[in-house]
Amino acid sequence: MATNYDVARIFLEIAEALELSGQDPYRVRAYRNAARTLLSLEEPLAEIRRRGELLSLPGIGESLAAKIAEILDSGRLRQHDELMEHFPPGVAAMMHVPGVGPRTAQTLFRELGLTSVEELEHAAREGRLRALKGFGAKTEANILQNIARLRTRRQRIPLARAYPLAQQVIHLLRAAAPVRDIEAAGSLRRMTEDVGDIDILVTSDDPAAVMAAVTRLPFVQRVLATGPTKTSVLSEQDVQVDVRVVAPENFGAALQYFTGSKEHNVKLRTLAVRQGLKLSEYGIFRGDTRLGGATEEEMYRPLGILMYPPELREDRGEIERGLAGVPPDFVEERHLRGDLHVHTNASDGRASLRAMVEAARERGFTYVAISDHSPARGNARGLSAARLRAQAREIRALNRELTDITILAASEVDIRRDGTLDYPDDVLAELDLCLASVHSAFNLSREEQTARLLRAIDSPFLDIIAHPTGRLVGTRDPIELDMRRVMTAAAAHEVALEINSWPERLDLNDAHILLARELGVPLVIDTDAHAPEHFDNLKFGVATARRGWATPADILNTIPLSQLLPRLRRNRLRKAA
DNA sequence: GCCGTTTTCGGCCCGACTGTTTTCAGTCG
Repeated sequence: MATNYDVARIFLEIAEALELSGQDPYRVRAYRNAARTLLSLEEPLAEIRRRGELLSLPGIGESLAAKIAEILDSGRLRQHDELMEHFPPGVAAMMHVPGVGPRTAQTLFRELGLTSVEELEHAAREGRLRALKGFGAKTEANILQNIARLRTRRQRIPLARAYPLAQQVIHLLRAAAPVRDIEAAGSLRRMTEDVGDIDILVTSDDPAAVMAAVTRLPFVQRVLATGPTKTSVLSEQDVQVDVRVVAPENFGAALQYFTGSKEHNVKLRTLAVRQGLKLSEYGIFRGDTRLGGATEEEMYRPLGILMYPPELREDRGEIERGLAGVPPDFVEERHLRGDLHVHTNASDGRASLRAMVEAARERGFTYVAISDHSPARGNARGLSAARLRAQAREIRALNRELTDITILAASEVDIRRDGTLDYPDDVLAELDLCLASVHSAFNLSREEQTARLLRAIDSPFLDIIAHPTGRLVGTRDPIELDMRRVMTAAAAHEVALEINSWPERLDLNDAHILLARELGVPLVIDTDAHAPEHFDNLKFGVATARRGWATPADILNTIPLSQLLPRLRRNRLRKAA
């Protein structure tokens, strides 16, 4: 049976082939929109079809519904087969080379018979491209360079790398040029887990000086383009950085526009057109009258739409809610009263108990759970039961000394391969709070891994599952899980799932958080700090929670300790009984 | 190919930069 992904891939290939054949771009877009819908579905298409609800999916009409049915029934689509005969997959692949779009790929295919990136590279090396109309030596050289770049570059840059680089650019430009406002836009501002490039917006009295300064940034490997308002450079680590200078009165318009997402903007502009308004990066207009654009709010207000924060702008319903006048009410850093996952140098942390608690206190937290590793984490100096008890005594002593923060004696206990926890129950019973997580056997089957977590959730002592999928963005895949089953069990047992703030983890991710809220699973946002400065990572966890539409009420550690402790105790008693 | 509190037909977001053009097409975001 064809999966949702299979159907989406066929639609995407059709879109590319139609683009190559010079078809109506809106028809092309219809296939891409449909693919996007399919990729976001929770449920198999076959189920939706069985219920006769294909037509209720956004972007699916009579024609595409019939094509989905054909693919589900036969595993293929005649239209797709025919298109692939006319345009071999390699021809579409040439469009992945930057600077080669559908028209160029079509010309290369028709005039030179090129059917793959390899053949394109060969032809460029032999100087055969410049014979074509509209091609020159420079185009040829660019294509070669871009093919080389395509081969070496990492497809997406994890937020963990992109965010610090963007901050660096901002600091360096402030120092090197007369910059007034400067802000990162793009997917970085929306805090997606990885980004394609870095977009920086600037206002300045001397745009030319800013553009020049960008080309001279210390990490610039190559200047890709530079004009009076936009400069694109490639960093040494192959990250593209785009810097745009805009007039101060347009800053809000540009920020809104370049923050996106593309889908959010398309919908917004479509609504604007219906109201006789026009949006661009230069403002919002009725005819020739400019209604605003200095701030982002000015871009939404004339449309009668409440502005939602950048993390929400993914066209997941935020525009409709803003239009209906429902104000945004999402979790912010200031709502968090405590951190429930913190390490010390007793296991693999870098700082002492006292130093970590002090850092948490300075941050404004009124409680903090110290959760070092259990014995199974030998390489992280996991605590024996005796050391864990000694730490608990140390915590009680410190609690008598400190007045404005309370320390919880906790542990991040390993979930063993079989789903049992890495301390005996009598030890777990002594803890104020118990987190558990998977640090081993990442490649069990979906069934085994699901059973493993379900068994852990059954433990009467478990309060929180930390970084539930174990994924590392761009490095390690999440463990295979039937997330819906795990979450249903977690909701039933009132076990919370963590949103881990490490930018490499962001685990749960936004899609899981949306599902957790739907299923009524309690959530916590933790830093998993291993050093005092790691509390700064909280912003990534909070942003991810917002991407999952989490409100303060969804997040357990927004409540005061006086409410949290009884809840933990009650839960433990209920589960033991 | 989709879609509708302007429309069941005629819309579907818009501007900057590049290269090769002597006025603009193609690509990108």
